[in-house]
Amino acid sequence: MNSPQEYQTDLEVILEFLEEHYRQESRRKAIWNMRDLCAMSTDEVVNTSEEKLPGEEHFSNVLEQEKSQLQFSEQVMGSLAKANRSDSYTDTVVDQSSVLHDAPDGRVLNALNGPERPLTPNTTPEKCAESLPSITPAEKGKKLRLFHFLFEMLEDPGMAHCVSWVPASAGVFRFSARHKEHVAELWGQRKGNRMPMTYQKMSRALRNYARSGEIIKVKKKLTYQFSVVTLSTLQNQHSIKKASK
DNA sequence: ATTTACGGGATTGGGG
DNA sequence: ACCCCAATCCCGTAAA
Repeated sequence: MNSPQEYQTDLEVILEFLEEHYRQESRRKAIWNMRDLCAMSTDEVVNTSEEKLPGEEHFSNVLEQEKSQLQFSEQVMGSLAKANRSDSYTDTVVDQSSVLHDAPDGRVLNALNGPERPLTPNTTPEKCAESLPSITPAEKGKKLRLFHFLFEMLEDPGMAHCVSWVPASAGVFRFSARHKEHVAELWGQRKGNRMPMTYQKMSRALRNYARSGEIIKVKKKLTYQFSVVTLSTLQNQHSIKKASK
């Protein structure tokens, strides 16, 4: 399945995606900011006063987020390479040991830092794709799973005020205390549930991922973490999907 | 003391 | 019939 050739092309595809992604991020920022402004006028002040835990990560600063996403992408690249090399990379088998673990002090270890690799500084951004990538849910047949949905949300800058990646921690994401319920609602709608989904129930489903190790809970409030394998798979699907558009 | 998040057992239900 | 995954319910605990 993962012959060296395929692996190579996969990587190339991903590289392309990452470059494209970065470009699109810049482009989307405009839209994003607009939405933020809307939210501020109707809802409440977003991204400024929200959950500013003293000394803790400040939630979604636009620039920082963008930076961290790129950083994060690089890390994923590294882990992807590792995962492929060790051939432990399938979309069903989950290796519990590949889950990133928390350090005793509660900070998340960044196990992906090992293969530090700059993101192809040789490639120049010139062939910019024009369409914004809307991630389509379950691709052909496969049932949409909760973590797919969450990943989708996380990749959507417009949702950054509800869920977002935790800067500088690969695969770690965090719900907004204010808007976590909104994510749940969307999830419920997506599934076509009769009863409205709540964060309480969604997080229960999320906790079930601990068994398989697909997502684990980190000790910080409202934050969870994808396993390396899950993340790689998602990123991979994501990029392939985009590349084929 | 109160509220909010977390954890998880148990059960149900849809879908493969 | 069986399993997987998610939804629900619900109760206890931890933490802020």
